[in-house]
Amino acid sequence: MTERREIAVQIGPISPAAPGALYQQIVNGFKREIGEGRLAGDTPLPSFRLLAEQLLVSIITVRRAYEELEREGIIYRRQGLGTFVAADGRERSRAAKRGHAEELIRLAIQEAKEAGLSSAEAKAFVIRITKETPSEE
Amino acid sequence: MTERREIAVQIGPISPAAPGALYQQIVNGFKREIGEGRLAGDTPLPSFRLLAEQLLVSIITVRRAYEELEREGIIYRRQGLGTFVAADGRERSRAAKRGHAEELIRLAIQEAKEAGLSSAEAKAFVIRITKETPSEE
DNA sequence: TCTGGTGTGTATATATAACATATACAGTTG
DNA sequence: CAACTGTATATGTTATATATACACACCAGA
Repeated sequence: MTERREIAVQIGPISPAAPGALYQQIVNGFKREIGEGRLAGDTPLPSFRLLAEQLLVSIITVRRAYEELEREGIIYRRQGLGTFVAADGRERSRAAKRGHAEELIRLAIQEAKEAGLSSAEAKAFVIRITKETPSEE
Repeated sequence: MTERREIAVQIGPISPAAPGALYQQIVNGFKREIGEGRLAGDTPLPSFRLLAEQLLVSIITVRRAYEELEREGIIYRRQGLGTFVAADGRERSRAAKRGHAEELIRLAIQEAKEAGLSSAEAKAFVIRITKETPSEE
């Protein structure tokens, strides 16, 4: 009865050369796909073996990534059945991304201060760089 | 003849619990001290043993931190003599901090986009959070 | 002057922990 | 029972941190 449609998840590129652990890159990729709305609630994720094969990574690495995503309530796993996007997965992914973005901003302000700028100058620096940043794609 | 004044470098807190490797925390601490102008050019840094004792860290960890700082041209080492702040150490530290801050801002914008925001919305988000951030200390 | 002590940085071999892996096991469904 | 799914255990690899022994620079005292 369960219509198991094949999903072509675009996670990559996953690379040992890229910053962050492999499993973390996978976690981040799924948060992006789910947060941007391309994977709705209860959508089945690729199986461990399929995704491992696609990403040229071991099953354990995929497992670890899924564990992390489940810990954050973004997906859920059912033995013998598969892994699925949680009902509120999108909201949780977006909240995680927003929270991470805020943390990065705080760090950026801190770094600007440690470059010798005053508090006001540091914030002005962040705002200027933000405005100057080209809008990719 | 060489007046070796004792310098009380405030690097800490260095902790295994804090994010980043111990040597990286030390590197960051010196970049901050030098970038904010508290350590001028040719100022002698603490010896490996003294700093290792103060920070409750091994000599090798201090050595690795100093190696990284030398690689970036912020300090220089002289066997048998000691380690010193480079003449243009402040500029290099500040440049490194500014560059890092810019990278963090780019990442923050990217994260905001992946939370489901448009490019313009993501930038507005970053600017809003920046303005709302309290100016600590 | 020269020599040795005490400071500096340097080098090698060794633990520890996070990360990634291969292989075998267990639950679900038709 | 066959073919999927997720699960668990033992193992290898790498970055990080360590202890110990070595080499160079200065300077006080013979």
